[in-house]
Amino acid sequence: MAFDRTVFESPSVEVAPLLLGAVLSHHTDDGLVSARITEVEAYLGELDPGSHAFRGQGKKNAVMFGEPGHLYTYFTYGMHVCANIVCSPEGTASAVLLRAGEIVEGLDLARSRRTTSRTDADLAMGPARLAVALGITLADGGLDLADGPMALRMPGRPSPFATGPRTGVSGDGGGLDFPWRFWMPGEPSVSPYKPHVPKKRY
DNA sequence: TGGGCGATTGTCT
DNA sequence: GACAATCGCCCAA
Repeated sequence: MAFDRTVFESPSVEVAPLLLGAVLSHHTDDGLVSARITEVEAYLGELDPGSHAFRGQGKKNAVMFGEPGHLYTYFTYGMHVCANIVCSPEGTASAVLLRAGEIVEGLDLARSRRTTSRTDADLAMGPARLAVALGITLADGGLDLADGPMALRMPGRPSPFATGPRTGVSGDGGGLDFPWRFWMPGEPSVSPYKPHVPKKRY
């Protein structure tokens, strides 16, 4: 199915399950790598304490407030890049974090980028790994998925999915009762569940 | 102006 | 299972 921006005008919690099974492609000078998305996580902008946009718009998260269907990238832990897809109409911050995928195109290139991966399932098992495998950098933030080196192909029909709590996020959603994390059961590339352990406070 | 910390990963025990 | 690596952003002062 061709890229349809109107899909992304909904809040991320509605878009997230639709992205399971979608194929994200990135064309670089090195070649083309595509991944089939198998695990995602939703962030709800200003309402969501776990979201980068919770404390309002800043330099780092401006893309999240922009037009839906764009790529939002951020740098974390001093060394990792994660990729999101912006949702909700312009002016509203909402995004879906791509947590894991299966490389379906450009396998050799993905392997050369992910030298620490021992198996192909490891190539994009985790948000930062997915970004590396696809060759996504901070410079790719803001790219329009409708046009340019990044492309997204939606699945013909929705995939069966499971839901659960988010991982590695401080804040419980501010009391919002949503399923935050979505994955395709039985996929080898889906990272194992890790409960979030709050950091010690004194 | 500076300290704390994060939507993580790889390595070591 | 525990922990170090590593840097840009935010908030407090």
